[in-house]
Amino acid sequence: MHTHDMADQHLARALATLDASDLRNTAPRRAILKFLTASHGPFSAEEVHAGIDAALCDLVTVYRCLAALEEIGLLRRCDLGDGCQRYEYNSPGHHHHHLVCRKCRRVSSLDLCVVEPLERLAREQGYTQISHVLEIFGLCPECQSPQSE
Amino acid sequence: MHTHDMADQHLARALATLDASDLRNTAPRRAILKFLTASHGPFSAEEVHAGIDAALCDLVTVYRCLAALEEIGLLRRCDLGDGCQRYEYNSPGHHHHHLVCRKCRRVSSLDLCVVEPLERLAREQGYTQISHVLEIFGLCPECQSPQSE
DNA sequence: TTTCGTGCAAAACCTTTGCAAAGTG
DNA sequence: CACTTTGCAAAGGTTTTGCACGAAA
Repeated sequence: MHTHDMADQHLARALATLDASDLRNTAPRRAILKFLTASHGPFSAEEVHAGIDAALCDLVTVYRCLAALEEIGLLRRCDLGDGCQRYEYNSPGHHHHHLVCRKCRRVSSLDLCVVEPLERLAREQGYTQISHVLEIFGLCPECQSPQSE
Repeated sequence: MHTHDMADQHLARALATLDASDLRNTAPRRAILKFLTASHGPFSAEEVHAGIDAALCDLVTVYRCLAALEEIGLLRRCDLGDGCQRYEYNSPGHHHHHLVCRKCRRVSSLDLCVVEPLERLAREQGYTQISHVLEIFGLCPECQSPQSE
């Protein structure tokens, strides 16, 4: 199975979800979904804007689209502690989290999700549209060596 | 056991940790720790500033202190998705998480922490100073009723 | 006395908002 | 055609930075 086949599958599913939602199928939204299903890692609005070809739409539109797509569950919001919101494609069944270095901000992935019990609690309390933000922070091995100061 | 006894214990432990750290023991830091060990829930810099008597120090100092105290593990940073950083006292052994309504932003607590396996993974990869941010978001029962629009 | 912390003012930065025009179903 | 979305400009709000002064060890 080729990587871009996976991306195509994700994109198809994302577009179907978009069409099934109350949101309209617009060029900026399609471009954002294409970019985020094809790329790895959480991106800021600015990075998404650059990634889809900045001429396609205004940065403000990216902000609005990201928020809208997050609300219908297609995107996941991340907090990497660097002062901006980041989003990534919310791939169903492939849930992972980020390990972020406190110093160099390098991000690696942890392929293990442990949040289901908490989300179940939330459901039991009557909450809907449940999502979560979970990031792990630490000082990475490289940044612990003295010369990296 | 009285509530304020617990708070006193927490404060004593916090001040001891502060003294054992590279940070200096200053009036703003003491006041912030006193406030956060005595109060519940995550607070923004502005709220902390108001809580410690705004005349004691500048808001900028609160920002700097909160960041410094988080780095030595005394505080925990939270992301409630409302556009500002929040902090709460990082009580050892009493680890909980927040359930935040997407709409009214009301916060309730979930007394269950499931992150240990993830933090262990990070330790195994050589990371130190490990912490995490975990918040659950959802639409609360009140906000689901039509008249709450 | 040397190093760290703070105050003040200003800047930087990300994000949101208002409104008219354009696009979608 | 009704309603949503976008562009542009501007504002809003939080957080950071520079530098001189003051405080801690």
